[in-house]
Amino acid sequence: MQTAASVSHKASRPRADALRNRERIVTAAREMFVEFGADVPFDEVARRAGVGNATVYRNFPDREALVREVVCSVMDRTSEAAEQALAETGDAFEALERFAHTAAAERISALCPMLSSAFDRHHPDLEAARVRVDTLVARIMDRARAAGQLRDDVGSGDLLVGIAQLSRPPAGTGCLSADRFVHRHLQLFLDGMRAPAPSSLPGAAVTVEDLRAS
Amino acid sequence: MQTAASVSHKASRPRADALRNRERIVTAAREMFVEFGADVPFDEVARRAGVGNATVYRNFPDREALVREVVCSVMDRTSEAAEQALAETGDAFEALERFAHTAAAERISALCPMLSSAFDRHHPDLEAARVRVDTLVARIMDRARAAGQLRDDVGSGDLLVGIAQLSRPPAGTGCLSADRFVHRHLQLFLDGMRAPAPSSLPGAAVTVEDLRAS
DNA sequence: TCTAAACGGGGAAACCGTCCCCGCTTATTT
DNA sequence: AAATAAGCGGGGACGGTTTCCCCGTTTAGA
Repeated sequence: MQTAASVSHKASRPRADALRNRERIVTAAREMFVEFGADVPFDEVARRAGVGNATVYRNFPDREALVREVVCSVMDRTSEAAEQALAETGDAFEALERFAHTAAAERISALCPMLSSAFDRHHPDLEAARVRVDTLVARIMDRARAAGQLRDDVGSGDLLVGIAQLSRPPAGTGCLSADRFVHRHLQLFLDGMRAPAPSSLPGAAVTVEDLRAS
Repeated sequence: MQTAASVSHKASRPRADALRNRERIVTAAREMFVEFGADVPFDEVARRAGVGNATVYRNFPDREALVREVVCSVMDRTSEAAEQALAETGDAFEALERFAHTAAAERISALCPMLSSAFDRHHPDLEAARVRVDTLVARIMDRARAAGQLRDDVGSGDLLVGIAQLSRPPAGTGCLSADRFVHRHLQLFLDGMRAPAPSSLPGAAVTVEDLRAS
């Protein structure tokens, strides 16, 4: 980090405040997608982000672009949480639990729109992020399974969908009060994943790949 | 059932097809509330129900009336499922499981709007239905608990919210394909409720009563 | 200090949900 | 089977909301 000239080419670099604003918009959109669904008015997103509405329209040509950026951002955060969990050297199942609770708090449910029909699930950015998440989560689960702590018949998709569904706010407006319940129910779900399995599950283990099938 | 005059007073009885239509509207609305939330256009509900939009407006003066009827209807169905489960004389936990899977299939998540802020949670009809569900579900759970099969730290609210959240379609349009996953994940959740508890849950057991608190 | 990129608020235009009106259908009665 | 009135359904106007552009002003970067 030099005093100046730390960045090579300045021609294509956007202004610093522009980047900051873009980030604030994505954050606001992520929160609002989770609470109100993927069709919140742009003006509302702008208001929560503390910017003018024009700034939103300037950064994102259409709704899909914003949604995609939000989904990618959430997947990246999830991947980071997964990497952190993998770095933990202690109990394998405990690492899995830590990851799950962190992902729930990170509002992973914002990536539900990914399953929506009116959404290009094959965009390169998404594919890359998806593979990354899937791989990391599968690694965490494999480790717990190898330790004999995780049942055999569950896949990364089962875990991620469970987290997403259980961490969604019920439906009404800003019902964040449920956050107190979320971790209870997620913990129950995780306990159900422990080995030995007391029941057999219908269907086969689900991967993230399976989720994007129609 | 006599040939005629089987009903005492004919003055206030609506026509048979009117009743049938009303029922079809409630059914359609239930499905659509689950899929798209409680603010689907009335015209869409009418279309799915196979009736004209005027019929919807004639039967339900405002949206709240329709929502209330749907919620009550779902709670009644849930109560029926609970009574049926209680009648089963076999394994107590198996009865609990049967109830849960039935409730999920009955689209119990349609009663999410009950938690919405813009909804009169203190309407007499709702109170009655709520108490009935809560009592029956608690009875099922108590029985399983008495048999040493259900952990101590879960309440009827935990079960109902878990079912509701896990059985909700992710978000997109008519994503009923997820139904194949629902019962997997619900089963995992149920397995997590088995005794002995492998973990301790944050917070306290939740009743249905707790849910209507802001 | 200078310049151009970025910002923000206001407002027009398009879209969508609500709800009424009226000619037609059909369940029910005698 | 005919009479009768309750119920039905589609079209369309109204009102509210969202989208998106325009342009005067601000501010980062050199």
